[in-house]
Amino acid sequence: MPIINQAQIAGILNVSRATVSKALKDADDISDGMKKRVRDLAEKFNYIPHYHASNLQSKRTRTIGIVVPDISYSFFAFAIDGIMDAAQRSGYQVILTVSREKADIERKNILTLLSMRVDGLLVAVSRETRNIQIFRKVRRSEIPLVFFDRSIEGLGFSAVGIDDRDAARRLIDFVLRSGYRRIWHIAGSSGIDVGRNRRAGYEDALKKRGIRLRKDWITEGGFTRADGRRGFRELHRRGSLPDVIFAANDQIALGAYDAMRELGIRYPDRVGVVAFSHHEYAEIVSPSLTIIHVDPCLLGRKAMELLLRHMDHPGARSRRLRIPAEIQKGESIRIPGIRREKINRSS
Amino acid sequence: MPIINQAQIAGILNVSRATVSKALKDADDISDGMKKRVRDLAEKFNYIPHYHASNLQSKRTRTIGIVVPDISYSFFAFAIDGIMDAAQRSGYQVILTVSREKADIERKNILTLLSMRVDGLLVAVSRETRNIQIFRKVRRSEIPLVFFDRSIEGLGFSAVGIDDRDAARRLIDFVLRSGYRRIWHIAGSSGIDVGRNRRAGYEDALKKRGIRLRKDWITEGGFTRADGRRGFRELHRRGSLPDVIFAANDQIALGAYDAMRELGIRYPDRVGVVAFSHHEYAEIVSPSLTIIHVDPCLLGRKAMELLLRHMDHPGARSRRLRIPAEIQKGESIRIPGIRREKINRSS
DNA sequence: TTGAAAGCGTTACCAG
DNA sequence: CTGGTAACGCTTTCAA
Repeated sequence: MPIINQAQIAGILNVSRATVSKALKDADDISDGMKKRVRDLAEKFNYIPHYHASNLQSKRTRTIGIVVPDISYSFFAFAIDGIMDAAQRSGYQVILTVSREKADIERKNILTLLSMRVDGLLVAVSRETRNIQIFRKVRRSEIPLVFFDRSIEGLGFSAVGIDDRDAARRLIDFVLRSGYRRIWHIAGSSGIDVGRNRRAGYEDALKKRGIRLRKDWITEGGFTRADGRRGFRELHRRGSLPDVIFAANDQIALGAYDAMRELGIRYPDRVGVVAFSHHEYAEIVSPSLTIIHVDPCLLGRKAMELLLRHMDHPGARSRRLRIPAEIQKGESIRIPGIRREKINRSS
Repeated sequence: MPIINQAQIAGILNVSRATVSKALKDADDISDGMKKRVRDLAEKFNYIPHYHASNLQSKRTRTIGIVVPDISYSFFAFAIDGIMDAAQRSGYQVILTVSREKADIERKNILTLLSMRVDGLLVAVSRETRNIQIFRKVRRSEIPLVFFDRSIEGLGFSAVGIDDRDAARRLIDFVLRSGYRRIWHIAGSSGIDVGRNRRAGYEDALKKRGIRLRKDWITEGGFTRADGRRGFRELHRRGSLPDVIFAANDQIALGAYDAMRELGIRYPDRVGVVAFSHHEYAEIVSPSLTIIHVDPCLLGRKAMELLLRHMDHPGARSRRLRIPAEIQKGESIRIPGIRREKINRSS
């Protein structure tokens, strides 16, 4: 038999549905005897409360919705892990949706989540997203939304992201302090904020040290391993080798290594590589790699914590959240990258 | 203002709630004029239908629940990706829960999902799970459940898993056919089915070729990189080097490489390594590694497809699902591993 | 073409 | 202590 409901229990015991409801939730105006009879029967007939029926009254669903471009990007897998962690601790269930980088799927996902009346929304927007109508709709619905990693400015929603520019600046500054001057940058696309910011950080650092920016030290492309290989070969055609390569991410770094192997260039002895990464394998592949480690898990946790604040989650204020108390809706948090201190150039 | 409901729209237009409901879903017994009036107002006031209120009637939620031990195991991240893919195509939303390998969290998660009246459940059980009461409860609730990757036998639920034993047998058979005879096995724990099955496959292959099983060629431990290192060192203490090492997974293989580096043993020239893996990085780290590639994404897709069948999802039968038609509840699917054909021992 | 009423499973309020 | 009734947001059936 399918799942029994309170009315059926009430029928068997010849009491009212109200009594059963109260007995099941241990109200103090129900006799112990009645409570026991109700509970025994509930147990016996495998009663399972109906989550959404209750929520119909309370106007809260204790669920939050997530929209990510793709879960097989390990970055988002880790971020979701962090979100789940914080959500579980606060008693929220998570509804996960994936946009596959398509703006229209993203739109539909958000709409579904709104219609499910999630208590809050955590969104990393797709690369394709241009139309922001759906976000206006969210705004009007008054369901809190926090962007994580990939955000849209100017809509009045908070965002939690990595401070790429600052991290890149610090990384390059470190390289300069270590005595290296010729630093190539294999950038990602500057059409994407991550690429733009990391490049800006690189330029900040050089400027600060009074080193002239050389366009022929920088190449743009995509963020894949193949792009890294292409990038290195292109820079290499232009002239002599650098001291260090700054790769915009770990995939690009791998590609640079590929190119160096092909060209017979010894690394890290001859050329050092530094890169952004969130994944341990970058260091496994090349123990010689210096990385800015960004922690997607932390990012997810922070995003969820900020969302809890926006949802007026009881306890979100009382707990010792490490989110500055003054963060209001529409303001954002930037998480710093963590530099691993080493450059293994033997020369 | 919060989200408006149908009653409010009805109030404004001075019509009944029924009319609004029907107009919104384009019923054919409503005049075009009325439909337009209702829709315009709905649009204007940002009406968003209430998912759960509708579902209250239909007895279907168009949601499925997932329970995984951990999402930061990339294996499960990929599997979830496969599930999401199939779910999205069939119009299901996904509620994701994580047990962190704890039996009691797993129990609570399943209970929550039941109470949410998910239409189906996809579960990879935690390592800790002993008590199967909760699964009896699922059984009684008549909500379909399919185990994926990690399953519990004898409960009458279907399971979708990797055919580890067969894959290991084929891998080792391939190694033997390639002319290598001394094959060490750094096994995981035989307390875990994955470990047991891979070891059994190894033994199957040796037996089939009439090669005597030597206990001192096998060592058990855990599944981590450290375990791999320990395992190699232990086997190494016992005698001369093997031709090839069979590692139960890629982490163990990495550990074996660590040990060899430390001991000054040249690989892959001197010792080849073969391993199970689902992750590309294994081959990145060691282009010399021969792996049995298991595809978690495919596993997830298959699991979802089988669940759809069990849920009598309209279309689950008509579509060309590649699940054998005769799979019934309680029966299982084993997905074969894919062998990458190469062993790069230069000797 | 529209509406009244009952129902989905539960809770809240007030009476008895 | 228990029960009747309305309400949550929506759909469906049947009458008008």
